[in-house]
Amino acid sequence: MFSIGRLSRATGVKVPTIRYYEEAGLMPPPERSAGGQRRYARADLDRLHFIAHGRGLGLSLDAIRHLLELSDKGRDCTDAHQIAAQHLSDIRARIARLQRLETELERLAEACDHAPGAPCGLIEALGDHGQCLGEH
Amino acid sequence: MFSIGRLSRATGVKVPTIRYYEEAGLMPPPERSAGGQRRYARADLDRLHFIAHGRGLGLSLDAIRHLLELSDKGRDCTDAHQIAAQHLSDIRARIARLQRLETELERLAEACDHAPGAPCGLIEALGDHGQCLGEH
DNA sequence: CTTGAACCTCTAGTGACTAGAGATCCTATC
DNA sequence: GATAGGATCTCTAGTCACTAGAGGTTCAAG
Repeated sequence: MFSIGRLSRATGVKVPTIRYYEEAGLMPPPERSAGGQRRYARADLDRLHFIAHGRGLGLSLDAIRHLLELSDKGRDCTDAHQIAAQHLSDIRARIARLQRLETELERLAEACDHAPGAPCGLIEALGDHGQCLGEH
Repeated sequence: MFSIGRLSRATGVKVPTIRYYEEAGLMPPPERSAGGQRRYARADLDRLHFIAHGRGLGLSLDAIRHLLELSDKGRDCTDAHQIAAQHLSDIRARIARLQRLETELERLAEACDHAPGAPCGLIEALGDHGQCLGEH
């Protein structure tokens, strides 16, 4: 039986965040001490590790909730793989978009020659999307 | 003089978003018609283009606000370049992180052999961060 | 038994919008 | 001039995943 603080230290998840996960239905309401404080069991630790790991991978709480359900009632893991595949393609799309932005920003920054008194090429370019090569 | 709807169509920024930008201090309060509707001038169109472009590049409203101030009172563009440089390094860090997540997720998905009845390797791996190679 | 760290609940704030209710305005047509 | 209906107005509340703070209670060590 851990207190919420011990659980927090064991998982690296902050105390208010654990309470938030409970309210959000990801963590089950734990037992309470005589005075009303939360008391967690081993299974809660594992569950919170699972959540923390998923969050670390960038999964939404919704996706994690879904995965937890699948985990709870075992069996078919097609859905789990679909969630992972969906997330993977999200990640790839985000990488591609960020790389386009990177290129564009580099170009904008170079458009300015820093001449004293002259208008800033970077700011000018921001005002005129027509100068851009790609979309964003 | 455009209505908010025309401004919206001209820039691709949705009507409620324009009002939000006004409230957030990015767009100045425009003139009003006799009946109290917003009426925009050419300068507003340019300003909104600037904002939309910055947002498209992933800049925060705060960064854009700052750039607008610099643009308003011209002169030195060191600050503008610093904002851009900061954003660029943010973008690069995010790309690097997403690439680590991509690798890790691919690995997790492959850890499962989909054997019917067997526990899902993907879900197991999510429960045990110790199996991971990198950090996330 | 006392101290003080840890815990409790509740509310509100973050960023950048989005959605909806209910009322008013503007413009084109008759 | 009347009317229809699309556009606009303000205001509130919701999104996501937390974070911060107030004000009060409980627990564990000494």
